[in-house]
Amino acid sequence: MLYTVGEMAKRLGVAPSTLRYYDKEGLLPFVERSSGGIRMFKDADFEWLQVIECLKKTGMSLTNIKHFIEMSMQGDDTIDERLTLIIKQKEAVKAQIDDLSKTLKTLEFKEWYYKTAKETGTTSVPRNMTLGELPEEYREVRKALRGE
Amino acid sequence: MLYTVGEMAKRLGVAPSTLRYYDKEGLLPFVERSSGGIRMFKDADFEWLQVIECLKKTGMSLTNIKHFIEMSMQGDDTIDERLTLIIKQKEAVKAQIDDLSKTLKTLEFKEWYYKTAKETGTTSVPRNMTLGELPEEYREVRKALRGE
DNA sequence: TCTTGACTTAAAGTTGACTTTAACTTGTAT
DNA sequence: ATACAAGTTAAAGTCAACTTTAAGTCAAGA
Repeated sequence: MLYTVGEMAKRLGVAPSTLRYYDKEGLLPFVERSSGGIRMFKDADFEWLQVIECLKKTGMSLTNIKHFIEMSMQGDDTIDERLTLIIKQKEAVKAQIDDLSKTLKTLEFKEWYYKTAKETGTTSVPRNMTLGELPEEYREVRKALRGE
Repeated sequence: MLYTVGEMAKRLGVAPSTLRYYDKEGLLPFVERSSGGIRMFKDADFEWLQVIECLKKTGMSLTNIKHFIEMSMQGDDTIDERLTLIIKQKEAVKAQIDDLSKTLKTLEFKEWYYKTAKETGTTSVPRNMTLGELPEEYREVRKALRGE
């Protein structure tokens, strides 16, 4: 099965211009062309594009993704480097999840804060509560917010 | 306790120019000035800046953060809107965590893939395995990557 | 053959969030 | 009184990752 840039873009849910841009930047060295110069994406290319998508979601730059693709094109000599890179990105994603979990805790505190404000009619009620009056789960969050 | 822009920036771990930029964009209407025009940050302002940081981490744009700050300056009439916004951001962060968890699963598959390639000396071994030969936990991930 | 929609490239434009620069002012320490 | 680090502004510059534009080419259907 072969796809034009528009068809592959639709399958991936991205704009055709994005795929052309990636190609121009050297991220798609595996894509072949028709005799007339039109890009012909194979099914295997879809998998490459999914890997690119995955690495993008880890926060990796296109430049570094390009390096990974280049390594992959090199063949089996680069397996070790690729493994190392994947493990590094895995750790990076774990760190991002931890970070977002902290952000989530802060938002849960703020939700409680505004729910309490709503019930009492004013933010001064939750704002002026002592630490002891706060639900225990929000104490550390408030201390951090206030720099204590 | 009062802080200059440089002192507050250091406390937050950001560049002074960032705080000046936020101020210029209207995100810091609460910051007061000395008679000579120098910004004097209060301890309460540190808390505002932490809230701005938190909202930034949720992926909210500075424009929308500005709206939230403006609502907060409005006073108790906007409690309900602020609560709604916080809940929306909470859901957004949960979705981001779910997304990253999927990305993590894909990276774990890739880690297994390259470890297997390393052991056998070639990526063709993990690549050509049938679904049944794969560890069960990676089957769905590989199907998704290949678009099956 | 002709039309038409989708393809091609190079180059310029966009966006958001800063950072840097230049020219000038403030405030503290000697 | 003077020096000097750190403050001020407006305006321009930077960066990554696209998107848009313009001018032209390809390929499938009537």
